[in-house]
Amino acid sequence: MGRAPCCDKANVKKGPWSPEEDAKLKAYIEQHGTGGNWIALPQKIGLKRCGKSCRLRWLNYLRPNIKHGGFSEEEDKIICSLYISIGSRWSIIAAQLPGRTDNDIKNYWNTRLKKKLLGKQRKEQQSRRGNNNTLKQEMINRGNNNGDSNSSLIFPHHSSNQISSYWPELPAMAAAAVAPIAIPYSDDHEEQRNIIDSQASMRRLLIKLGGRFSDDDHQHHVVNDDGMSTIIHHQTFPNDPSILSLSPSQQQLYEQTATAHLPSSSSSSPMEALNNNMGTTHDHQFVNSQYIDGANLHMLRAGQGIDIQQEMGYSSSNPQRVDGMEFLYGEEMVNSIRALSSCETINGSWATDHSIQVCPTVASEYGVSIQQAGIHQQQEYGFSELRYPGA
DNA sequence: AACCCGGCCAACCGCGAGCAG
DNA sequence: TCTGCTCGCGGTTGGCCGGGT
Repeated sequence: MGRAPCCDKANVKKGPWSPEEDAKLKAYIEQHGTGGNWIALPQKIGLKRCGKSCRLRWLNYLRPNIKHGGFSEEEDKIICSLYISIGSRWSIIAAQLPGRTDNDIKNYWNTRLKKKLLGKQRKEQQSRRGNNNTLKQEMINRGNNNGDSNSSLIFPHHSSNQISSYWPELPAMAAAAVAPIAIPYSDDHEEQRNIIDSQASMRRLLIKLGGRFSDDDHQHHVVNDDGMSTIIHHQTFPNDPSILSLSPSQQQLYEQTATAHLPSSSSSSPMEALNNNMGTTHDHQFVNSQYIDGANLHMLRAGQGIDIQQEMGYSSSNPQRVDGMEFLYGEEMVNSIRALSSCETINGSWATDHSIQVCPTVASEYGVSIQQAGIHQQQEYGFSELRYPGA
């Protein structure tokens, strides 16, 4: 059984408001206020309108200091930034933009901003694909022509000033929120994790907008508080923490921050808070499906490393991982790496001076966990401190 | 001039949360 | 604790308008 209607639908007028209706409503509210009861209001002033309709008309159109249209660049930035952080919570976004209504922002987003972003994203992706082909050919040529095969495997370091062209030309503030900052490997793990989190945020945004990535259907691993690994299949990277299989404490944190008011600087979004929480616990709780290293956690999905490498300005990429110093080929190149670097690989994994990388697919094939493989490698390569749970 | 199509936006609808009795 | 009511929110609809054919 459905809910009782809020008003007598047969006797209420629908459709556009006339100037006379507007004047009546405005005059009454300016003089008496809403009286705390929108449903009763239309009867009081002799309007044949539903109370909800009156409320909407007042809030979205008649209320003083309402701005319509003409969104500034700065407002674009704020909308983008907040949408990335909290999604389609228009009322919260509107609260950060004086004079704007949630309805206005929602319409603006759906009709213009979204298309603006998606159009640029697709364009950039096409251009990136073109570049990839060139780079692949370059790699093949180097491998064939260069006597020093080592140089064909270890690629040049990217410039620390290089910003990827993959990202849409977002306004400055949104770009600051989502675009990668290309920096070399840093001992500041917090910084590096934030960069990758930002990239994931942008990815989620573009998926929300209807974009797809080649790895959208891959699975996602999370190791929970109890140390049990969870494999989650999903098409899009969810904002919902329950889908991410977070621990109860993490879910609680998420709920708290998700319902809290955002400060005007919006520096603390639910996802950011969640990521910060991960940052304090990642050594013990989380391992992701793509790669882990000896000191840091990267919440990536299968294949995402390629995007990140390109976004970070690498001249080429591999399917497995990236770090700030060098990048390594994927599974099909493991044997070559082994031979060239004289380092043994374990279950498709290998080590650099800075970190351990593990290929989860191969680890799985050999029947060991990512953690086990990582621990094994750290031991083998003489790491002074073992960084994984159970070590 | 007529028609079609897509963009835009005001308004509607249904649902969940919160509150009072 | 339950019920009924209002409010507020986000998704959707439908009409208007301008540009293209």
